[in-house]
Amino acid sequence: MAPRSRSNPLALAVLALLFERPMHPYELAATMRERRKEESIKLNFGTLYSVVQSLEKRELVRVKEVVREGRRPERTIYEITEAGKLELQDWLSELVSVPVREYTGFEAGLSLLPVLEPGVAVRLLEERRARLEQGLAQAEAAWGMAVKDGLPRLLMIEAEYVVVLRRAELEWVGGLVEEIRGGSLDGLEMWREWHRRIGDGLPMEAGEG
Amino acid sequence: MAPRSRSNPLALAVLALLFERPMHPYELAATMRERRKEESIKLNFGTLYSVVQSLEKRELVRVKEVVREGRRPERTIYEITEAGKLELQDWLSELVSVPVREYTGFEAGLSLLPVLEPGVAVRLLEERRARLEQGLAQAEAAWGMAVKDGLPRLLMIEAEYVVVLRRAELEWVGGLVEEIRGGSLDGLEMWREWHRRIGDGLPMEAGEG
DNA sequence: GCGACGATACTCGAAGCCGAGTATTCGAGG
DNA sequence: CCTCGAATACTCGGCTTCGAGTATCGTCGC
Repeated sequence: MAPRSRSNPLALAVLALLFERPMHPYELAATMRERRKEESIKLNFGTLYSVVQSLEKRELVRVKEVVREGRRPERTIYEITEAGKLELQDWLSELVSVPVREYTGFEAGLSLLPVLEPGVAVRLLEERRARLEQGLAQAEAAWGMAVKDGLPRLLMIEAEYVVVLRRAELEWVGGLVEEIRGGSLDGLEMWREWHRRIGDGLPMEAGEG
Repeated sequence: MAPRSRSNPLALAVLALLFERPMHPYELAATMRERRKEESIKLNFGTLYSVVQSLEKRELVRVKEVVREGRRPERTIYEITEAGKLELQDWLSELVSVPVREYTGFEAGLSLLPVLEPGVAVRLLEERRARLEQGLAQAEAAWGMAVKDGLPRLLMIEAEYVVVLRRAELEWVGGLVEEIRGGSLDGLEMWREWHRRIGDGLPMEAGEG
């Protein structure tokens, strides 16, 4: 199998758009922006061109024509191939049906939380809580606007998903803060003890087992 | 600022481990495995070595000594610098306190969901629901085992977070399936109509606005 | 009629990341 | 004693991604 061939969802978005009609790369980017797809699929111009090239090499898209208006740069218009249509359906099906563990920055942070002093950690978690609340309020306002504009829910379903996850995170972070503050988190005393030792200039010892 | 310097949390894990004591790269990887950090921070050997090198170039770590036992390959032992300790605290603080929008595969899939036929989409979402349920059961079993083994919650906090998010996702996906099945999802009729047209060989038209 | 500005349409070098490969040692089993 | 697999410790080529740069065209005010 081609290496990392399904690693970048931007390629999937390209296939999906070319499934509608042939376009040139810049138009792909512009269309993604219009439809707010850049909010759920990372878009970077430099990457877009190499992604399209790689799709071409794999014969999932092909050049339809190269046109030039006036003395502007050439526009290379691509179209999807039959193999591309199959890949589109197959890849999209996989993304929807198979949950994969993805790595987030916050999860990484949590897994190293003991490195921070407990007091510092609580303060930072509270900051996060506040920012999440703020972000949710904004997201909900934007969502309300879109509904009023008559945008059907089907076309904003990904935004809804993100909001649901964010809300779950907000509640969990709130609970965690309470538990540390209240002293009921299992392992808290050990945590404080490590940092007392670090404060005394002693080396930190591994805390597993 | 150094380019992309805070893009890979693996570098943060390296700093955190070297904060405890000096190690050589292979040992860093082995320790991450032992402590189950590879579940929350992506670990790849090839990447590890270049990440350590990049930290060295930025003077956040430095070579402590190069030793060789018997005729094995040399082991280069690194230690953290003062600048490295500062970077560790600062970066970790940022990860904990600032929520950032990260892109997941499922979100990308959802945002392109209309490309699939409604019937197919429901089937795939149900598959996901089932897999999420299964994964959650496994995760909870593993969690129970760890608790019995006396591992304090503080050291599994990241796993708890993941489980909470997964459960929220499970419920939401379940609800979405119901809504499509029950026909109450706003935009469903339009969705069916598009696919009727595609079936008739007509070009798909943009569905925004 | 000219100068600033944003949109159009890509290009390119540097850096990052992946994953398979290399070479050695150790211990267990037959 | 010999082999086989797991563990040790890294190396390397090639693809991917980033982000800033280039160059032209339309247009709007002044």
